[in-house]
Amino acid sequence: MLLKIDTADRRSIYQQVADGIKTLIASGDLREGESLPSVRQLAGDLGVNLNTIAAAYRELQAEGLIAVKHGSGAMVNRRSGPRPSGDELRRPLRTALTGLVLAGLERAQILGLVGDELETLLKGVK
Amino acid sequence: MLLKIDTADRRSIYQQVADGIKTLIASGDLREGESLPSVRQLAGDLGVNLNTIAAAYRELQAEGLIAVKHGSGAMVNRRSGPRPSGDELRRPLRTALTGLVLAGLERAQILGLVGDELETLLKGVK
Amino acid sequence: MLLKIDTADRRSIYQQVADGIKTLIASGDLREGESLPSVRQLAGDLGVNLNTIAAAYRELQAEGLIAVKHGSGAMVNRRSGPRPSGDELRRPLRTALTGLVLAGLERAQILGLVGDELETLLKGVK
Amino acid sequence: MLLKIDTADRRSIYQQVADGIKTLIASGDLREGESLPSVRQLAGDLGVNLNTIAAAYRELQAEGLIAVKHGSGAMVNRRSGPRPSGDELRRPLRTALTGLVLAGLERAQILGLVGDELETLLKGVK
DNA sequence: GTGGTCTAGACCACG
DNA sequence: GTGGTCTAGACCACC
Repeated sequence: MLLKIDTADRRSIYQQVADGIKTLIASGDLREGESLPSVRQLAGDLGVNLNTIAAAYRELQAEGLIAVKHGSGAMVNRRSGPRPSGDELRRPLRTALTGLVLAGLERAQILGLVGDELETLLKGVK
Repeated sequence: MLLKIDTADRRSIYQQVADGIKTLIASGDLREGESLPSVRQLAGDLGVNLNTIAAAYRELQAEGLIAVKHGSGAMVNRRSGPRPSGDELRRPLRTALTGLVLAGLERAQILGLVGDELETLLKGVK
Repeated sequence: MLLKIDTADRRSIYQQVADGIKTLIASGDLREGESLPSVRQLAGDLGVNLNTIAAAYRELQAEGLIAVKHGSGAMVNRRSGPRPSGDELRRPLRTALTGLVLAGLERAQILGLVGDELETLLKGVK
Repeated sequence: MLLKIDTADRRSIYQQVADGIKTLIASGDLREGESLPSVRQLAGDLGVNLNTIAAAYRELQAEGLIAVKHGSGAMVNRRSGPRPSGDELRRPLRTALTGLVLAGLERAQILGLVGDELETLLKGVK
């Protein structure tokens, strides 16, 4: 698992973990049916408490991205779950773009950054 | 001020206010030197606690986007302030794009959305 | 709050609390817009840990039955949220009825019990 | 055995098996004296672990619904066993009905559902 | 005041 | 082995 905790990140630890795994799923680094590390192992690897990882897995499960089975671990489960609304999708994008504009980036630079990140995410897609 | 509090929004109220003002500044709806409403007035308009607005202004000030003067209110102050690092800029973008990919949007749809939001933000720029 | 923890109940504590509150909402004992006790107070009243109550509130929030606002408490929010599927509704009913049949109750007794519980739940409805 | 494991079912696997067998007994599909499949065979049929089926049989035995004899399998044994208390019978019913009410079903619809399920269970009874 | 997160560590339930 | 629950207590974020 290529995850790292960044203490400078304002997000909570469990949220960083959940977001990181979402990105791995979106990019295809974690494929449907693939197993996630056990709560205990990931907690050990990242140096955080077991409950913190459990909270991250719980969020992913609630969003339908993974299936957690008592006694047998968690598996990627790309599928339905409640679909976020249009607003919920647009809001983070607007916030991210606002940050880029305020940082002084030009339109072209922003589009470059977006393309860059998007390629990374979609690299697994032909 | 064209701000609204959305109780369905998962962000905290102060964060909604701060983000909303950032977007207004980025889009040019609030120009450099322009005055912001007083904490009291904005709190009254939005029906929220004084401290909540004060917290939003504090964040904007810490980011160098507004200048708060005792007794004379706050003014937009685009420029200066600590520049966010590359990571801090990329992170929200990556998270937003991850959400769009997981929602099942195609590359073209995502680029469309980005262009859309970006035009709105940069509408004031020639 | 008319909740009690039953140590003989096989459900987890947080589940008993969540289910209990659901019943109070269904029966109208807790009305839309009404405030729930604070996590700390309910934890104290029931003699359990704060985190246990927080877990119950988190479940209710995920089901859209309450709105939890950081800093200002939780409110009943009868509304949408993801609707359970037909199976998810029928299963508990089938399990409950199976238990009644195996306990030796006759059809009439079972229907009496059902009517009884249903009246209690719908007592607030004209 | 007409049992199926549903991975979407939030109950544990052993509980699905135990509940399923209880329903078969209540409905008369499994009659007193009839033999249950061996732990090995049922585990193989359902594609689950031996221990999982063993746990289900253990629960049924504890409730006096089956008699397990060393080496000769398990037999349905309707009757005897500790009678569940009134609370233990009412609780699942109340929880099930609460779910139906919160799902927005009307009294008549609920009674229809109950009647429906009850007929299925009691179909073998004259 | 409110809820949210995190830790440490225990014990239970499931497969 | 796996995940789930619970406790005790700390500290932070929000209103």
